[in-house]
Amino acid sequence: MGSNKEIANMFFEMADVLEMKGVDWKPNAYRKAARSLESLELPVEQVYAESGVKGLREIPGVGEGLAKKIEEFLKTGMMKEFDELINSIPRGVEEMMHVPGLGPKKVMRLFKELKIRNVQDLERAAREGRLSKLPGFGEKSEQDVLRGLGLLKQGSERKLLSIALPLAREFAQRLSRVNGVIRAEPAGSVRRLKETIGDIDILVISKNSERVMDFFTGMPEVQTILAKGQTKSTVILKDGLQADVRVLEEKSFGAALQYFTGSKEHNVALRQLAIKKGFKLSEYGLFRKDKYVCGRSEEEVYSKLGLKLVPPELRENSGEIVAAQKNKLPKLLSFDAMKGDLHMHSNWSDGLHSIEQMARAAQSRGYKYIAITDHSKSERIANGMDEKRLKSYLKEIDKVQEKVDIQILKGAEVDILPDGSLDFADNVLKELDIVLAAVHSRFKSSREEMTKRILKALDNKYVNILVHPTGRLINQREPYQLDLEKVMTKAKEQGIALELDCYPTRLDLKDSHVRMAIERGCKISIDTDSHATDHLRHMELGIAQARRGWAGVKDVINAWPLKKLERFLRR
DNA sequence: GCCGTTTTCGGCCCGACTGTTTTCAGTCG
Repeated sequence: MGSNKEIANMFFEMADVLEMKGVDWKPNAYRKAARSLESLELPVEQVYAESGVKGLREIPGVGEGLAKKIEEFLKTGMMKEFDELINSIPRGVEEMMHVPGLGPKKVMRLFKELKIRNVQDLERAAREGRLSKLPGFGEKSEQDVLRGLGLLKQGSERKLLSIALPLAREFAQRLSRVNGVIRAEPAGSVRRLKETIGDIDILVISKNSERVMDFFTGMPEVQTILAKGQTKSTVILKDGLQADVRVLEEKSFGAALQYFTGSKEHNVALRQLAIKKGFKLSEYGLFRKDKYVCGRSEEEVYSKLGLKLVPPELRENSGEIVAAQKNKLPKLLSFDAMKGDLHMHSNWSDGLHSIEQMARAAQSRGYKYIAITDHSKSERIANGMDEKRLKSYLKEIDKVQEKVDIQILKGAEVDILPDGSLDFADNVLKELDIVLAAVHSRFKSSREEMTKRILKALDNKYVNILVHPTGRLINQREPYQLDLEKVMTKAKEQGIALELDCYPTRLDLKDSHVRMAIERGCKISIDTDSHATDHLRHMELGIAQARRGWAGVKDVINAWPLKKLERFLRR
């Protein structure tokens, strides 16, 4: 299991070591293949089993050499060259590469000239002032290393979009009020609305760049100022997130927005296209023979390259460039498209608010319908309902329905038990308007067991939505092992939707899964899984994720009018 | 090591910032 990730990590490590040895280009090739493997949907074992080395070589960035290494690993569980490389340099030295500010060259010099073999040695040497004696190093580099070690300890984990997005918006807004500032916009992965964010990038047009460079000085959210130049300043925020602010000229703002929005892969492909058409594309604009062509807006840049403007969420070099060339970009779900929310809890199970409070909160968001979906009996810690309490709950929903001006669907989030049966019998399920099925136990089952369990649950004729289908928690829990392809095929057959759960740590399905589902004709339900009225706002995160998965209104059942949704629920 | 409607060989994004420097190497994104 997890060979994709495992092999990717090996290639990443090999790249680090090769780089330390001063080898050119190979590290890039290894990393490209590693990233490619990470984002591969199918297990590499399956690719190899079905199409052999030829199949492996179809993975972008994998050629003859790396395909052989993958094959060797799949066959023997070893990779000779990996072992040789890893053993050629102490493990700790390689880890020093992860200290911010240290790269392959410095690490090798520290190792060779000061015999520093790991981060512990490094910290001691820096404290004892031995680094500054090395030619080319000085007082400042020594302090840099200590600071980098601190940052490393703090954890360089990517932060949730739900944390980074409000911060980025807040900074952009505050910057736009700074004297002389004409425009301030977040770029980077925040603008692409990626599920996790490495750092916040904000681009600014200003008459006075000095004031902008001073923006972070003395700000309570800021922990350290890492750099402050003429046009770029970088800080580390208290929660460990890095933020960059860049000042640009108006005539290159669009090109810069394009450039700094990324993704890296999208940009590389775009630049190659530019070169092919006789241009040069940089963050300063589109140039022909060093003569400025355009760059004020993204539209101009894309248009001159023969492309429709690609929505930031799609910029991952996964087919969007060709689609933009052919004017075949998908019509994405808009942020105001949702007609309802089909997954939320009340104080009948583990929610904070009453059914009426949830309904009114949803109504004030402009929804036409919601489903109240409290937990079934097996969820004891979540105060799941048994059949008897379920009856009172359904009566309570009827009562609330009289008082509010929004359609409430009577639902439940019903456990899929380890054997694939449901936590309520069919004669109980049949009383519900909508049935959500969920796995909440035995996450560590084998791929075969989990797939079988879920497929069986999807055979139940009352199930409408499979919720949080992979069970992952971002930065906390791996998805359970599952043959999603089979699950999607079954869901499509049975007229069951897969959920995109908007809860910030879930965002499950993830973007690539959404795309995989809709390509197979499977419907999606974007729900907040709210446990309090305030959680309803997480819908934005789910819509973002769905857009990243190329979804439109036709794919999303709760973007449909009630009548159409009801037809779908009747199966 | 990968890749090719300009190439099967020769490219592979490139500019900002920092520190220790007197013109640049290393790192980062």
